[in-house]
Amino acid sequence: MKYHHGNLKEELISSACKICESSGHDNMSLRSIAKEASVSQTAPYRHFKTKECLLAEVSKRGFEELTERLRAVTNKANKATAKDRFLEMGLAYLEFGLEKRKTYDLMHSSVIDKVEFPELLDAATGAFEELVKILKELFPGISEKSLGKKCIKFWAMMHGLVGLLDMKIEPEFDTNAGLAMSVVKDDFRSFLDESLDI
Amino acid sequence: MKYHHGNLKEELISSACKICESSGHDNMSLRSIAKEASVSQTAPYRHFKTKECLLAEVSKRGFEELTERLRAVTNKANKATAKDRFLEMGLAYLEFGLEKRKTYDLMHSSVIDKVEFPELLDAATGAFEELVKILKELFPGISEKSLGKKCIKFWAMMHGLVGLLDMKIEPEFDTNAGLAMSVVKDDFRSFLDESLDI
DNA sequence: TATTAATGTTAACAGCGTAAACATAGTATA
DNA sequence: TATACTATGTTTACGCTGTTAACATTAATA
Repeated sequence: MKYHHGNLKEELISSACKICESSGHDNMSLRSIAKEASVSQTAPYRHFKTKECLLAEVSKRGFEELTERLRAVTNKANKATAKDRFLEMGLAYLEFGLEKRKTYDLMHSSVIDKVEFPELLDAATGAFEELVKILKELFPGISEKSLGKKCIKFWAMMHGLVGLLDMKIEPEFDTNAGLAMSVVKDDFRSFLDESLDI
Repeated sequence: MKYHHGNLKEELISSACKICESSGHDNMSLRSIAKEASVSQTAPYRHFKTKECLLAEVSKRGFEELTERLRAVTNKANKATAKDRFLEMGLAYLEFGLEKRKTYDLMHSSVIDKVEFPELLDAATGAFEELVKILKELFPGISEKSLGKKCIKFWAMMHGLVGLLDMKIEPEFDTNAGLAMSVVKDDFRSFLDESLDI
């Protein structure tokens, strides 16, 4: 049992990621993270100025993973049409959001001040740019302005969907023809497809 | 100075609403709420079982205000076309989200378990139904299924927009023709208008 | 090898949510 | 009206939290 850990910073981050996804960032204490890494309660302070700094790192990892997932879709250029890849990207985003729900929450929560952590905005922008790429391909010759609008719309729709699918807000429809959210869930591909003309 | 307050529950809620909007729900302690209401630190426990219950009430008030704002638009039936009212509703939603940013955060945050507070879902659904109403008007004879999809799309877009406008995620465009977000902000009406065909 | 910097621990602080015990005021019942 | 009861307030206390300060150990440097 050596006194110095050797790779504590990295282990703290991965412990934090683990606890965040299992318990949610609300129920994640610095002490529990330290315990998970088998280290004293104040050891994290040698590597992170505050708890927020550690959380910011967790959030950043989240954005990086999201970017990777989207990039994996973008890079399949020779294997699928642009439209197919676009649909897959939507699916990938939704999957990430629902699969890593609690991390996704942290990524978009207000506990981390985005002004204080500009690297978070960079990481988020990385993911955004994958969408830009594919929409550019899908609408060749599109103006920058139109492209911008399309990006925002899709991104917002995805982001909103993750939240709404989780909240389960359902309008009261007259018939029981099917609840709106389940429609989206069951046939997300055609849902997205129909939205292409935005 | 009388021992019994008389209307403490209501005052606690409004104090909480005030503090929430000024400091954010992250920095809102039960003790600070009690202090704001000039009452002992544990007095809230005579009216709310836990802090979460009080927060749920704040969140509910938020949804109610949002619903009111949207309903105000819906009810202008004789004064504007359905399309105009639709555009106004989008604007009203966005305005609420950005104006009461921190309350909006609480309303969509994970600190309040929506399963434990079904009245929150009811309140949220109330707002949702204003959108349903207006889209039904805008697309007479539309099938329930299509209506459901349209609702989800617009709601998600609005919700996503609030988050993104606040986060200021910006894609890197080739030219400086204008950043996507500012485009949306500056000309939200036409932005929404173009989205009508979703 | 001696000094210093990096990285760990222990102890202590105030603030937090919450529960228990107690105090007071208003209401119902005899 | 006197008495019991209930609702609503306070005080005190507990364990958990983020954070700081003081100290211990190891690694790096001169």
